[in-house]
Amino acid sequence: MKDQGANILKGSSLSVTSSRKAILDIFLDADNALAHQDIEGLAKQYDRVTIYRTLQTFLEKGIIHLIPTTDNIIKYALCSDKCITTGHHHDNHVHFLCDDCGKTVCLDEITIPSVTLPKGFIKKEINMVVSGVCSSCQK
Amino acid sequence: MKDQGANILKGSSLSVTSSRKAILDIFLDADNALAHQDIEGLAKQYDRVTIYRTLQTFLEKGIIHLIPTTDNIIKYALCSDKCITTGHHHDNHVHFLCDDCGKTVCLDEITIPSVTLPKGFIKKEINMVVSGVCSSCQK
DNA sequence: AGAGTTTTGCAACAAAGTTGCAAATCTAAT
DNA sequence: ATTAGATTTGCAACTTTGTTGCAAAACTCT
Repeated sequence: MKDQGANILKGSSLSVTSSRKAILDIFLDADNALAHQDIEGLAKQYDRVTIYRTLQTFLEKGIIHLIPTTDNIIKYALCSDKCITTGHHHDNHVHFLCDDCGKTVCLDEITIPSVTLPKGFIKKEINMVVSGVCSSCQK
Repeated sequence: MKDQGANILKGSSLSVTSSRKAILDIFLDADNALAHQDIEGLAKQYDRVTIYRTLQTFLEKGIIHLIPTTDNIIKYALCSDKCITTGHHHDNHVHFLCDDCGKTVCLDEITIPSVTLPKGFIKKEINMVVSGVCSSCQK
C-alpha cells in the first residue's frame, strides 16, 4: 500500500504533516519497539519537542502503544491494524526484551494468559514482558 | 522485630548507616511500591544523590526489586524474605497498578502463569503488570 | 580509640521532558 | 486555486531526573 502512513493518520482524524508521516514511517519500517531516543536519531530534522508531542498524539489516538520494560527505557510500538481500525486498544500480546541486543519486540502470536486477581481488584489491562535472549542473538 | 532494617542490611553485608536504615524503614512501612520521588519526599534530610545510590545498592543486593509500569514511573518494592535470604531473586508474582490512586502493589500470592515463547527465544525473567482498580479504590 | 575503608553531601554537569508563544503549515470551504 | 481559520511546528527557556568526581563525614573492625 502506498502512503500507508497518510492513510493511518487520516483514519485517526489527524492532519497529515511531514513530521507525523516521517515518524510513522519509522515505526512502519522498524521490526522492534522504539524509544524516544531512537526516533530522535532517525528523524534528525525534527525538533525534540515535536517528537515528544507526536508520540503523545499517537498514543492518544491508539496508533502506537507503550511497552513497560525493566530497563527503564520507555518504548513504543505500532499497534496492530485491528487496534487502529477499532479505535479500541487490545494490546494482549506478550512483549520480549532481549538482554543481549536490547531490542524489544511484540510477540503478536503469543497471547497473555489470564490471571485471577484477589477479591476486590478489577482488571483492565495486562502487560507481560519476558526478558532473555531473542532468536537473532541466540546463535 | 526490633531494628529489622539493620538486620537486613547486615544480612546483605552492607554497612549500617542512618540513610540506609531510613530508606529501608520507609519500604518496610509502605504497603505499596515506591518511586524515587516518593522516597525523596519521605526522606527529605538525605541528599538526592544518596537516595539514588542507596536504591542502586539495594537493587544490586536484591533487597528491593524494580517494577515495570505503564505510567512511566520506575517503582521499587521490597523483596520477600525468601529473596533476601537466598540472595537469589525470584520475583515471580504479579504486580498491580491502580489507575485510580496510582499505587502499585505486589500480589505476592498470585504467581505469573508460564508462557511458551516462539522457537529461538530463551526466557530468563517474566514481568506481569495488571492495571485497573484496586480493592481500596473500588467502593 | 584509631586506622582504613565505605558512604555521604556538595557542586557541577548531562540528559530527559515540559511550556508558552509566534511563525509556518495544514484543512476545508469558497 | 485562494484564503480564512485552526492546528502544528520550532525555538527558547525552564524544570525534573539522573550521573560523576571529590573531599569530609561516618562506619567497621581490631
